[in-house]
Amino acid sequence: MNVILDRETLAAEGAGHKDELRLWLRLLTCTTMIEATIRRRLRTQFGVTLPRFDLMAQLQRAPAGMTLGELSRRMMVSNGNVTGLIDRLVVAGEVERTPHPTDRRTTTVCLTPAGRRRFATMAAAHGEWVAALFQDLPPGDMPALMAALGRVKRSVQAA
Amino acid sequence: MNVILDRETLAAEGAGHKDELRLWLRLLTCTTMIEATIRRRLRTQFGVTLPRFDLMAQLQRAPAGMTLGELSRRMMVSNGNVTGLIDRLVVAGEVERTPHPTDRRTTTVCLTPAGRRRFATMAAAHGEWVAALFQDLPPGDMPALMAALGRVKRSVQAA
DNA sequence: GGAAAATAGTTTAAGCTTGAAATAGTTTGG
DNA sequence: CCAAACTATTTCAAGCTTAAACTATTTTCC
Repeated sequence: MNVILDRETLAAEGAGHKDELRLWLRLLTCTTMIEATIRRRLRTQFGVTLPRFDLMAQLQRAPAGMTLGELSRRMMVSNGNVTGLIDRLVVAGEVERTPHPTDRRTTTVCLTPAGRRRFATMAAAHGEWVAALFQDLPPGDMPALMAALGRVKRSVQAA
Repeated sequence: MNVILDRETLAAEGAGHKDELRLWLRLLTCTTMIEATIRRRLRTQFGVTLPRFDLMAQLQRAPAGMTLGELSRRMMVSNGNVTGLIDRLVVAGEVERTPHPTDRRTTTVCLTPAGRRRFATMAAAHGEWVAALFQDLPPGDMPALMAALGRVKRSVQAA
């Protein structure tokens, strides 16, 4: 049974890329698990969704604000997605839109003072959670992983 | 300016977890980039969404079929999500529901012959794509990455 | 100057996703 | 036996996400 299944799988997947597929699936599993944990805690402890937190994190690093297009590029999501997220965050009082002084196509968004305060609280907890998730990782693994993932990133970008 | 920002960021994030956060963000970036590529190609070349492909991949490895609950656990998504995906895949003729012989709460789903054929074609291409995305990764990196990500996985599960 | 190309953002329809509540069926312990 | 606890799935409302089409504005370049 297993032999037959393995043969089928092998044939279906092209027979030569098992290691790459396994690596990709493991990468995906790690990310999914961490993401689920953070999403759940952001919701239960702060009543905020992960996309909103991610967007606020981008804005927090840009005190002068950022255009929607720049947000979309940095968050690697579509334009329309950012429009909707900002709409909801404006309603929630976390961010505000400012028209660009010279380019009338452009809007800049930045955190409101309340949004900035709220984000600071969440970010502190978030940092603790992430550190805790990695706490059983041998210390030597971190730099090696960073470097190897850097090479993965470049390989993907090249392809 | 940068000095001030760095101090703020440090304070906001709890000052001690920079490396863990960076590792997490890099992991997320790699996953997002690969996922976006695969999603786009599945759509343009096969007219299928990534969640549907993922679900079919699970079923392909279970020739006797699988319950919705098992699908939900393996795919790490909610029950309701699986219900909806299966509904759409049934309409598309890719999978079929079978009532469980003894337990009337349970439904088993499996690929139709057409779904199985279609998945085989897509899986072959998918394997090539993934291998190509990793092709610039030094060969020695793969086993080390697999192992390190395995330790990440265990660390996250422990937390 | 002005047409064409490029850029910024919004809108739309379809599908995905979640968490919680609801429905239905099975198992368990008294 | 049978009520309580548990399990499997569905439904629902809200929000997220995408790709594509659209509007408005700015830039390019002839």
